Amino acid sequence: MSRADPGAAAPRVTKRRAETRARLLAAAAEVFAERGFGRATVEDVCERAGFSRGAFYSNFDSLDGLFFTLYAARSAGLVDTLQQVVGRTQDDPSLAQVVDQVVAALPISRESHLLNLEFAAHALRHNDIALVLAAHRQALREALVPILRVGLAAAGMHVTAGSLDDLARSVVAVQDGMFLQELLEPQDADLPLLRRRMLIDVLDRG
Amino acid sequence: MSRADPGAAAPRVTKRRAETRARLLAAAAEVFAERGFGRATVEDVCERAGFSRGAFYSNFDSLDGLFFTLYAARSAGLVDTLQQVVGRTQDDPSLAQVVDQVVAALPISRESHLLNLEFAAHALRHNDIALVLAAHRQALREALVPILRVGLAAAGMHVTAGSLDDLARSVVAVQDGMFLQELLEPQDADLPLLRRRMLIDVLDRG
DNA sequence: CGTATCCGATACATCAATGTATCCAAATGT
DNA sequence: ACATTTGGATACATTGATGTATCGGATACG
Repeated sequence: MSRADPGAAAPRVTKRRAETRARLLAAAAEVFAERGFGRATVEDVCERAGFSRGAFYSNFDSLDGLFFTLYAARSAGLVDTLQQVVGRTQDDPSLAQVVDQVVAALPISRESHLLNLEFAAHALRHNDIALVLAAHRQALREALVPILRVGLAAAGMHVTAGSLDDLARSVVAVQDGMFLQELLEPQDADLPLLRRRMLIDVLDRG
Repeated sequence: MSRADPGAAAPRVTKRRAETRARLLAAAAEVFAERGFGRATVEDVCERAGFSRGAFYSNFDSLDGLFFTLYAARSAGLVDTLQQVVGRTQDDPSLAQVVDQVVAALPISRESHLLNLEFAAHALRHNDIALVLAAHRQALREALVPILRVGLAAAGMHVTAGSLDDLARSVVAVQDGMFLQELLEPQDADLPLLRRRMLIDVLDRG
């Protein structure tokens, strides 16, 4: 965990390098969402980022590696966001308030959901990546648990530790399932409300 | 709806042709699931089916067209299956029995879910296809409604027509969301049970 | 049978994407 | 300010996939 022997393999990350990495990552998110990971090319990403392929191969070794890095970053950011929510939670919220806070905090955009779909599909056909994705999702559930605990305690409910994880699983499932429907039928304004109702029901039942 | 003027543009579908079409479709399902639609090539499909590319281009005009056809067929088959379930439903089932029957009837395999992911992602970036997918999903919900009606009536519950569609939406959302988790964590044997519990809860609440 | 038609195979030309090897510019430190 | 190192651009060779045009064998039909 320590940075022993600083002269050995210290990557010497310069500022310039970090910025082009960031721009490449941002461009990749857009391109993957637009074209799908499978159809995205190295040049698509470079063009979008305003670099040449040389820059890419200097920073990453494959599109797969880039995708992996990108998703890890997004996933960590999501967990961070959730952990900040639990701090902002007021003392005695209702279930509905907890749900609304969580939903409001999550920056679930069309792009992010597309990336999720792509990465899930990718993971489902590469076992090693499936393990990583499962770990990400577990971290997300663990970030969710304290929030749920607050909400349920306020509602006077007691749940065991085990069922809290199940509850987090249910919440994630509803989010995933309903958000897909919302993306497919963006004209149906009632779907977000249905999602909210389902979330509240799930917690209430838990 | 009629086949007027049989001599005009009758495609003259021969038996041989129909069989190679079928084999190509079956091969495509496997390949799309394994490699992802974006990475699948015409030759992948042909090789798997035991044909050359000539056969493909004689039967379809693009991979997109093939995918479209494939998904339409699968979707129709699913609706059929559901409609047969409602016939087999016993007179006075419990909610749990209805849920189990529906779940047992649906042939949700790893492959089918991968195809669903792929097609959903595809639809999300092609508006015209999104419309078609939305229509398929609506048909599926409409096939689900009579089954739900039976189950809820048996449990002495009354629901309005509007909320029945919402209920079908919820069921589909739970299926989608939970099944993804099951695929990602196949070692967790409790997930199917959680899914079942969620489905029953959703109906019970409805 | 023989003939016409249909269907799939083969060969080919084209295009797109990859990864690497080399070169030039910009940053860093003394 | 100069030398060194680092980062990205350019050019190139290679590979893979596409779609088409043509050919040969099978199948239906008289």
